[in-house]
Amino acid sequence: MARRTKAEAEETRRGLLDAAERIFHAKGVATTSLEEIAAEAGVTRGAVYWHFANKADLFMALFDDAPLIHDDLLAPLALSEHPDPLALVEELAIGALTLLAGDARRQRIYTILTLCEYRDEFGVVLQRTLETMDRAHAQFASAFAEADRRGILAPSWPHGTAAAAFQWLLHGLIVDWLKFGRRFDLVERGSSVIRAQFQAYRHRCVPAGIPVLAPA
Amino acid sequence: MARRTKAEAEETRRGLLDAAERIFHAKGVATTSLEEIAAEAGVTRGAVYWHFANKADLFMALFDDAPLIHDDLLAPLALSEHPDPLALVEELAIGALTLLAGDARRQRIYTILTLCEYRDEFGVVLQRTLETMDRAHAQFASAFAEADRRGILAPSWPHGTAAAAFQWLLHGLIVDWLKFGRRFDLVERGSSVIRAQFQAYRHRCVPAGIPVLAPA
DNA sequence: TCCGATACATTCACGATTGTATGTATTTTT
DNA sequence: AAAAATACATACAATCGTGAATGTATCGGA
Repeated sequence: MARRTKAEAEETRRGLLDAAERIFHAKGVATTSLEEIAAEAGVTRGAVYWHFANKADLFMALFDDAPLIHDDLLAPLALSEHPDPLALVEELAIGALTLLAGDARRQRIYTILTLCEYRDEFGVVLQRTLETMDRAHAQFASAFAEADRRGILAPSWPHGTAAAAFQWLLHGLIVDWLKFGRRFDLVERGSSVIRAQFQAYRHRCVPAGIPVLAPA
Repeated sequence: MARRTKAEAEETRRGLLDAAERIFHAKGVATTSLEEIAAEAGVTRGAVYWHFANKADLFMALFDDAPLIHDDLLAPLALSEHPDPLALVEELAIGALTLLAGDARRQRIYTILTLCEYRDEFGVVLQRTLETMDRAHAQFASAFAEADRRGILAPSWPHGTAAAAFQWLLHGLIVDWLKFGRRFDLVERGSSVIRAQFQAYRHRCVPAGIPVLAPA
């Protein structure tokens, strides 16, 4: 083989990233060799070492332009000025689940991200994940704080606590779904739990059988 | 070296398991060689291959008698006949967090279990994890169902939904804590979120500012 | 059109691990 | 007390993956 066009070179680079994504997801990052990735992409290891320094570099390049779940959630949240922040976050969360459920690439990326062993050079990705999570938490906490100011959030939920509960719930749900082979309907089960959770966040909850406003 | 007593042999076996636990936790399962484990235990690879068939066998033996979080939670739940199942689960969850926070071995085991790549021969552990999670869910769901029958659970929480939310919340919390280097106080933050969550599960929640029983 | 840079393929040298085979000093058994 | 099994250590062969070095056909620019 010989030199290709810049466009063709970019194709093989993309092909390598796609191949890595599929194989990393199928059999784990640690056990995959660059030879396998090259073969899956229809090239040799020479191409891999041309485009990437090594496996860690290829691994990190995977996430440079990959769609992350928290970004799906946070981008609309940041700019929006909704009258009911709780309803907004609720809808955004369900939207993110729907998006994830229908996008195999997002599923693979997020599975690799949450299920691989972050050590040594790979630790950079862990660091970036942590920063994303922290940004997400700040955003959520601010939304819940705004809901609190507007009297929508139940008094039993400090906004930081509510945000943490929401984030852990969402993450636990997604990890469960991805890790154990998507054995339940993500959108259906996820939605029902999220709906119930946000109903619990609101403070217009009424004890059953007892009239709120007894006749004077 | 030569043959040791049965008791001494059992000691070296334990030593190998302990060494593997520490090194797996420190630098990941995939990147650790049997040589490193043997060295950490003060023996050679010969001892490793005498006691275990290979790395996968050693890996699985790690979890055969290891303390799992769900077992900490479930064992007391199964036999107990508490008048308030919600309070019981709440206390057990906080107790499990406290136990985990004070037990480095549990932390290592659970970190390895949740952060390693389950592939090939290691998949058996994933399968067993899944079964444990399912058993846990059944137990929780039954406790929430009992709470529902006794009128303790809020009507907005179907017991299956409540159980799922609790489990995902708890798992998300623990994974966050372990994965990102225990950067917050597990018991303190975890307790406050769990307390708030269980307060939301109960249906004796009252809208603020409105008297429940207005004077007739 | 010619030349240097590019985009790979091919080859090679090396270390790291693995599994096994063998050696051997004890321990246990008989 | 001799024999057999045990609990390792040591030595060895074979594989696998990496990284770098080298080859080379083509592309883009002067």
